[in-house]
Amino acid sequence: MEDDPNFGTVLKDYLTMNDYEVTHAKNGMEGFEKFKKDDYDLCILDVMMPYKDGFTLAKEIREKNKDVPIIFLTAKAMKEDVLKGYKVGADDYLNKPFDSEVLLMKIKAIIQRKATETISDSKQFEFKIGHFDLNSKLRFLKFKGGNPVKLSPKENELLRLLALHENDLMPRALALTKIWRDDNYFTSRSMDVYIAKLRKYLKLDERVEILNIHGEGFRLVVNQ
Amino acid sequence: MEDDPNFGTVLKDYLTMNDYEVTHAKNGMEGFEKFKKDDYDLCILDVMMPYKDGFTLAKEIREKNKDVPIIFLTAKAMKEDVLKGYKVGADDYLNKPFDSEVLLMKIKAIIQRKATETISDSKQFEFKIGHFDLNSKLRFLKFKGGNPVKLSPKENELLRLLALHENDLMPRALALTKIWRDDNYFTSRSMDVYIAKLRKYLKLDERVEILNIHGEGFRLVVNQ
DNA sequence: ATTTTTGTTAATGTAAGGTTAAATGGCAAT
DNA sequence: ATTGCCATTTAACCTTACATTAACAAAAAT
Repeated sequence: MEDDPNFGTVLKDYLTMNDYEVTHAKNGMEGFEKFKKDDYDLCILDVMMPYKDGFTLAKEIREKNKDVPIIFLTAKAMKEDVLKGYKVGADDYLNKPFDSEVLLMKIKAIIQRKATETISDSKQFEFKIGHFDLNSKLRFLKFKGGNPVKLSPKENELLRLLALHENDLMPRALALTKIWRDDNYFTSRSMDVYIAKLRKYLKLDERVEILNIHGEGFRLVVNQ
Repeated sequence: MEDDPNFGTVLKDYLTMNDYEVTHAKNGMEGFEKFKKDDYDLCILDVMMPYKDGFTLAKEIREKNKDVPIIFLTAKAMKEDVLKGYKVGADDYLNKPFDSEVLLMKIKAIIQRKATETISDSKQFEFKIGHFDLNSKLRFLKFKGGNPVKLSPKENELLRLLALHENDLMPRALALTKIWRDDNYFTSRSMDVYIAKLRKYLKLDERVEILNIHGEGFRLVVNQ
């Protein structure tokens, strides 16, 4: 997507040669249509485009997807343009003419970062809770690097759910449906029993507590 | 939706001129049918309507949707009507004849409030009241960053409603219908008990008080 | 003056949550 | 098959939380 009608084609060929799958749009309008239709790992926009300038397009893309990396391409090395670009959610900036090697490197870095972010779902399974480390995949809870306590499946899932909502409300019904797959009087009592067990484990760090919000659910809070 | 067959058309044109998208119903029946079919940001009802009066319509609308703002329009400035309006869940009241500028302002304010509410969830649940912080989602009240006091569901909802009307009148009937979903002698007494409880909590900040407006409701004021 | 509304405290009944122990039931080792 | 172990559920009992109602005092309206 750019002004010089040849440059885009050249860039596309160059990237394709380097094993990227590229979709080329001739202008901002077309770019947005294509963006809506498919999933892309990266967008490269030219600031100067017919029909719809790069900033506007970037803004629209950001509205649809707040994560996709955006690189701006421009002939102008003007500072206010760079700022404006970052403001609408650009990830990087490149001046035309530019070293094709540099572009390749940047693309690689961005896609790499994206990949590692999504791979390390570790975020979903490893939590710091005050001085505790919870490893939810291996089901253990460690205090200050001391020796880990094994957690039962239910203990583990419940603590994980609480940690996912740290400092916020974890509604009773959410835990019951997610962990017990049924919400009735007995599962509810069972859950209370597990809350008691977790509180016992967590006593080692007096900053950490599980608070009850009557009729609503529980709240894992870490003070200070 | 109104009695004077011309007035509705005039109002519709006026609002349309001011860039609002308006659907006009000739009576209460038609109004309810249209309400069920589409989503509206705001309802303006005339108390006097053929076939189905404004109060009945408001009640039906409230059953379907407890959030949509309702403004009553009436020639009568009678107090019992105003009260009845709040009882069935109105958000505001306007006497005919009225200043069209005032109506526009109110509409703008209501829609604005709605918009910001849906954008930032936190705004719906977090209030500053003098030196207090009310977190209405987690049901606690904190004084000057001290340790939070837990609020019961009723305490919480009542204080939240007062905060939403800060410095303004919160009509008795509004609280009773929104929180107690019933307006009778006993719920009214119950509410008074909760007002007393809230006053006790709020004593910590002498600038904050809940005033009674005899026969009307309460007013949460923050002095200075 | 008297009726209505509001302020406040205490009493009551019910529901929800905290905690411990016993019962259940699956599973693996014997 | 029997045993013992473990995670989980159920039971039991107790405490806390919550909302309502009653009762009486004070304030405001009529």
